[in-house]
Amino acid sequence: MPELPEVETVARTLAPHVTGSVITGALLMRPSTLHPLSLPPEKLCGHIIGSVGRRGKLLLLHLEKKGSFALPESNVILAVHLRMTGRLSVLPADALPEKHTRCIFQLSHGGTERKLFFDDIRAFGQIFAAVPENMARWDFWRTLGPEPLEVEKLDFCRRLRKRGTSLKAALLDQKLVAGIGNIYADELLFMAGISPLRRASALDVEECGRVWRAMRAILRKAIAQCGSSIRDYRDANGHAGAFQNSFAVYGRGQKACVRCGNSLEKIRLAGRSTVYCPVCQK
DNA sequence: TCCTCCCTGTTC
DNA sequence: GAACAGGGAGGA
Repeated sequence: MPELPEVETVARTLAPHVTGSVITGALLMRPSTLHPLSLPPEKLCGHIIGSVGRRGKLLLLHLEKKGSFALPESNVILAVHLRMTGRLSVLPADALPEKHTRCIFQLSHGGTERKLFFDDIRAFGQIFAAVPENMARWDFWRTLGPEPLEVEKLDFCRRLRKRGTSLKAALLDQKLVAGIGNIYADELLFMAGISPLRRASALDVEECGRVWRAMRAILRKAIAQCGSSIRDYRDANGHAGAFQNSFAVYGRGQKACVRCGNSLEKIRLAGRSTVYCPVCQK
């Protein structure tokens, strides 16, 4: 379940291992891992990994190919969606694929050969590569909302109040803002003191502001703690995050509210398990 | 706008 | 051997 803080942590921990490396080979173990509109992985050979970034829950490798006498320069964006159980790691050149390995890139840097592994138990993860001007062919990319840590309060409030859905469903929709998943939606709504069941369009300006502030506070705190590790999530060095120790509501159904002591409610909302405090969140 | 499905491992 | 975890696509 990597969400924004986890993907940010993966990007930061992966960058020092791969930046400056040349992709010298690519092996796709499971065809469905590659988006049908993506460039095939072998087309990425010869590209240098210039930088590692993130957009919403997408990990981005910015690839560059220097122009030669006959060929122009070409940049490519390689986007990886880890979904629930995707994991990236850089391993020695002799590492072999395992049961859940979906894609392997061979890397070369200053005479050192290594491999970038994309493993994914549940096989929901996806890879999409394209030149920047073709990224918009990918609907998910084109419709992605603004970054939650960059969106202005007024813009966020305007977008949120257009939604006729529950607040929880609105926050999970990547078109509203990009990067929030089930964990951080529940946590930020608890901090904001607003019920996940409320119609987004029924929030007043002050309440929208509380959601906006809580969203920023929770995401920043989670990034500072390198994300949350419930089961599978690890950063690019195999390390777990620590924010799971700070959960106020996620995974705490029927337990006592940390603020008022009453029992937390666990319901199903927007197709997801949802935990909230009926007393503190109105 | 909401529900089901995809996928696999873990837990009950 | 069923329930559950869940992001996003696609259909009702």
